[in-house]
Amino acid sequence: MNELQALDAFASLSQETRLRIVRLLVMAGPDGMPAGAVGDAMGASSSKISFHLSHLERAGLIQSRRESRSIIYSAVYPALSGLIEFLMKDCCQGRCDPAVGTCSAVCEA
Amino acid sequence: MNELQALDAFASLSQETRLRIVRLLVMAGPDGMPAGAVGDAMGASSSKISFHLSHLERAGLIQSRRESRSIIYSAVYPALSGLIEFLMKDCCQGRCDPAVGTCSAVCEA
DNA sequence: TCCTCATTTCAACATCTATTGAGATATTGA
DNA sequence: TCAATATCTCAATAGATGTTGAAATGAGGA
Repeated sequence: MNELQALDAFASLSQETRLRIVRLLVMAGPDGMPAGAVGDAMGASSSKISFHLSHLERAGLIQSRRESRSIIYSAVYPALSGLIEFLMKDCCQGRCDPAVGTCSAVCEA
Repeated sequence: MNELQALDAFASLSQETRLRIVRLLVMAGPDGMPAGAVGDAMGASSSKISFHLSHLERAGLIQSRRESRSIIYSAVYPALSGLIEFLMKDCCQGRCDPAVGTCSAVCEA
């Protein structure tokens, strides 16, 4: 995960429909669900859903596979968890020692 | 952390200067650093930095305190780590059992 | 009080982003 | 091959966002 990837990922997650799509796919699990079902769940037009699914896939947060007529989308879990890892990298310049309580909650997590 | 807070937070992190500011403050540790020092590190004008610092503070990702003439900004670590928690909530509809390997890496983390 | 330093506010402008509806593409079964 | 289903692409429009420079605020020291 580099800065550009992180920026793309955060931009993707900063849009209401896309954030909901990601949460839906996270809940759906590794099997994912077809684009149409995502659209139904969101109550959005096909072009709108397609736009946002493409956006999320370009950012690497979700992936797709074709299964007969449908295209199945699913969450890319490591990409999601990698975001916080990127944010927290080099936390406190390494001076952080959880045992001594020199740093905040996140360093301890 | 609700949906609106998450959207604000992700929008804040989707901008290059702001993402760098957050990473800088994460590295700086709980003591934080003055707005001017952040500006110097970014090589950006004071109004630009002030705009982005306000944006981040509104989103709850950083906090500020006055210390004599300077305003010291620091990262709000729980807000950052809370983001992924929000994303991963209800992962796999609870069907996920890490012990049996029915889910992906993130559920196991 | 006056001056300086540190930071914020404001308005104008340019740029980026999301939505819409129509049409194109790809897959399957009759 | 034809028709139906599922999804994607495209161009136009409207709205949101970032940058700039100048001016305003607020705190501390002479």
